[in-house]
Amino acid sequence: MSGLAGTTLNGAFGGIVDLFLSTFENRIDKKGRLSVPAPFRTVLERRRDPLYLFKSLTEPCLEGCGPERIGQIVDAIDSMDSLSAEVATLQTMLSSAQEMKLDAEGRIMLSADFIGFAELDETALYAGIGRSFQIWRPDRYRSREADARARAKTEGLPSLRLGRTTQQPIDNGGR
Amino acid sequence: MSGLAGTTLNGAFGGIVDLFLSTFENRIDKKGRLSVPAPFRTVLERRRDPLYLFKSLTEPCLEGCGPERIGQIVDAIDSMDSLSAEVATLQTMLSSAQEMKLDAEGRIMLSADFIGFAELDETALYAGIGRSFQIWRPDRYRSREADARARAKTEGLPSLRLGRTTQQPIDNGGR
DNA sequence: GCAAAACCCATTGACGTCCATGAATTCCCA
DNA sequence: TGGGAATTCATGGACGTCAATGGGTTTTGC
Repeated sequence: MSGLAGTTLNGAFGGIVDLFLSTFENRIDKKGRLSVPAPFRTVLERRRDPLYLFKSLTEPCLEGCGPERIGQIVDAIDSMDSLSAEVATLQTMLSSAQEMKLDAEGRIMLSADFIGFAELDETALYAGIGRSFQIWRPDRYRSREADARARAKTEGLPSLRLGRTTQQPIDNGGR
Repeated sequence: MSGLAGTTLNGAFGGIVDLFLSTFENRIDKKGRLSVPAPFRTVLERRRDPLYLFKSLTEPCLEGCGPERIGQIVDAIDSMDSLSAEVATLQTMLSSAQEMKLDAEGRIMLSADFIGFAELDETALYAGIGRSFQIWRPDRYRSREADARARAKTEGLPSLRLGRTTQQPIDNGGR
């Protein structure tokens, strides 16, 4: 496996690998431990990546990703005017980022800061969104999802460009 | 820029090494001693770097880094017009810089000057921001963080060039 | 000789590690 | 095709280790 991530989505056997997909709901025990869904773990293990969590800048949820995204933020900061407000914003992301150590059972320990920020309680919902995933309070996530679908009906879909060579907007009116 | 110059972010085993991340809140005891967070210590020890602290130019906090960042500042000054006001400003960073000695337990002793500048009291908050970190009075830091989040909501996220150079991924978190 | 700093040691509480349980799924074979 | 065995996975608890903290003692500098 070439260590460079993101070059191809398809593994040697045609299946999609390296992507975080689907949703999972797991319990948080009294000590703040939370199992990482097994499919997500295999993605990380296959890439030999540690897991990073940080507080979303725009939504009340946690974001999970591998090292490459963290590195991109660091590099972006270094290339910007270090006095700008944008840099301060990016620094906020880094300051909230933690490398999560999985225990032998594949669990992470959520800090009180993380739990408070996402207002997590008994259970947490993992939402895989491709190259990263999010952790939500379940009811919050569901209402967000409903909002997004409602918005899609009223305001129409955002343009989604699939494939690389031809750009072909999805015809959403046909549904 | 992705990893062109100098150091790479990825170690031999795929994990990010050499980065200061996350936040830690530690107490300052009566003698003025303050523990450096263990993860930060390991970064410095792995590089066999001494720790430097200096007063931030723009904010009421202390900046911590290794020697290479100090060297960058020196180089930047050398390349500028030595009579400019900017140079004088940058020089104040250097003149405030101190090499900090850690005791056997990994603590530093903050000078009265440092404590006064950051208006530190009982506790200090370390904020890792990649290649360096900051030391804040905790409440100050929190209000600044809240500001950054509010800005991100209203003005949107800084444009991050995520993914590899050629591809244009559908961004997850930065919605 | 005094104050401040460096050094040494004790405590404690958090967290990482290890082990046990139970439920659900998959696999295998009759 | 159905039933049972084996495996995987989520969850819970016990325990050991280490980091953070505090206090005491010795050394250094003035």
